[in-house]
Parts: sequence; structure tokens; C-alpha cells
Amino acid sequence: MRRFSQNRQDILDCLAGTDTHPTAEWVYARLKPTHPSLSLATVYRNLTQLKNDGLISSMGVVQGQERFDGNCTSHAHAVCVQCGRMVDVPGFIIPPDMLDSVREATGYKLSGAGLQFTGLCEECQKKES
Amino acid sequence: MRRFSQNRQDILDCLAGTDTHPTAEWVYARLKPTHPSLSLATVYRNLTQLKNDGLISSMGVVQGQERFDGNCTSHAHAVCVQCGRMVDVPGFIIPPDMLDSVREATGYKLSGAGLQFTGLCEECQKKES
DNA sequence: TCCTTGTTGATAATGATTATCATTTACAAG
DNA sequence: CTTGTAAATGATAATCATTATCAACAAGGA
Repeated sequence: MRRFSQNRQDILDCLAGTDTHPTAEWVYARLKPTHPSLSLATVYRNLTQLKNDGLISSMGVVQGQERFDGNCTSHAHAVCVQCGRMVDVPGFIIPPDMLDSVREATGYKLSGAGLQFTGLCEECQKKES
Repeated sequence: MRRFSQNRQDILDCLAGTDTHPTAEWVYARLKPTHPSLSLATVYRNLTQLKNDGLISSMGVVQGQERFDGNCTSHAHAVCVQCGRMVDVPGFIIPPDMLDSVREATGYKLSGAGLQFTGLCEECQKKES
């Protein structure tokens, strides 16, 4: 028997409605005004669950905090090493035959792939001067 | 004035002498027998410093622990989502013109790129059955 | 209604990493 | 050699994101 609580739905909607690749804290802060009784633990719990169910994905840990993404299609990202801003990079898709060759080279049973670029975002470049 | 302490050198050598992409704890455990007075804090400090100096690189956080690599040349990795085992995947180099197109698309001043595959390593595949 | 099971909020616990601080070390100048 | 200075160290406390705990609650199904 599956249940999909209102909180879980709202957390999912929150992720779907942003392209900032937010942290758990960010989601919590965003929902708190409209969900006064929401607990941070509930956000963590539901993010973990949504991730396990494949409805959201994790973009890894940036500056100590895990970043989530409602967009589960394979796409590349650029991360600012200064402020942590993370943006999508369109147009980079890992071709299936590349996965095959990696499978062969490593023996791993692959389930995902990620391409990530690091650097300074435009705002942080300005601050450098 | 630069100083390159014996500890720092040994930590660097330790990373250069393995392909396991180890954690700070792993390096500490590896060095402790031959460096009885070594402190875990010293390992963390030197890893951070070596990373800032570009002598080693970080492969990101896997299962809550940062993974380091003495190999600074750009290469892809495969990570086991079960046990965290991380292996090199030879033959994947990000071409410079790809960096240029990402630079243009995002406005980021890029400094690095990483390609990472996730899945189950051979050992963990066996355990599944 | 009763029972089972998922969910929640509050909060304590965990654990990797970082900060602190007094002490020691390396090296250069006198 | 002695002294000054800045880096390095070991021990340990502090930080902080994430997890675990637990009692209370809610949603169905029988």
C-alpha cells in the first residue's frame, strides 16, 4: 500500500519549481511559511525517500550540503567553487554506447552518469576584481 | 617561504601510491604505524593544503566522506553506490572545445571538469544474489 | 471500531570536518 | 651559536549537516 503525503508532494513540487538545485535547508525555508508545522526532519526524510523512488536525484555534496534536483533526465552541471551556485548545462547527454564501454572496462553494473564542470560564476568573477 | 614538511610529503606519497581514491581516515590509518605521533588533524590540514596547491584533487564526497586522488590529470571514475569503491575509467578526456562551449553557455570561468559513473561494482553484484 | 502501518514533529545522537591553542620545529639573520 | 619568526603539529573541543529515536497521529482495510 502506497501513501503519498501532502508534505511529500509539496517537497516534490518545490523541487520541480526551481532550477537552483537546492539543499534540504533551502526546501525547508521555502515551505515553512506555508507549512508552519513542518519539521526539518520531515524534509530530510522525504528527500531521501523521493531519491530512493527515483522521483528526484542528488547532484552530490557542494560545500558540505547535499544538492537535489527535480529534473531526473541526464544533464550536465556547472558549479561555482566560490558561492556554490549550480546551473544546468544543456546539450550534454551521455550516449548509451559510452555506458557500454564503461561497463566493459570496469565490470560495474551502471545505473547513472554525471558530468560536472567547476569554476567561477559570473557574479563571483566580478567580485574577484 | 615555503616549507614542505615530512608529513606533507608522506601524505602526498601515500596518495600517489594508491588507486583507491582514499578518505582522510584511510590515509591516517595507512600512515599511523610508521608515524606513531601523527594526528588526524594533521592529515586533514595537509590534504586541504595539497588540494589548494593543486598537487592532489578531490573526487567529491561519497557516503559522507571526501575522497582524494593523487592523480590530477582529468579522468573519469566509476563509483559503487553500495560499498563506495571508486575506480578509474581510462580513456575519457574532456576535450577543450567542450569546455569552451560550456564557458559560453554558462558564463562560468571554468577550472575543471569531472565525469562520474555510478553503479554496482562486481563484488557487490555478487552479494546481490 | 480496531488494527496495522506509514507519517510526523521534536529533539537527541552521530560523525566527518574544522577551529583552537599551546608547543615544537625549521630556517634565516644577526 | 642564539634569537626571532612563521609554519607545523598533536590533542582536543567545537561545528554543523544529517540520522536516529520515539511518542503521537493519520489513513485505510478488515
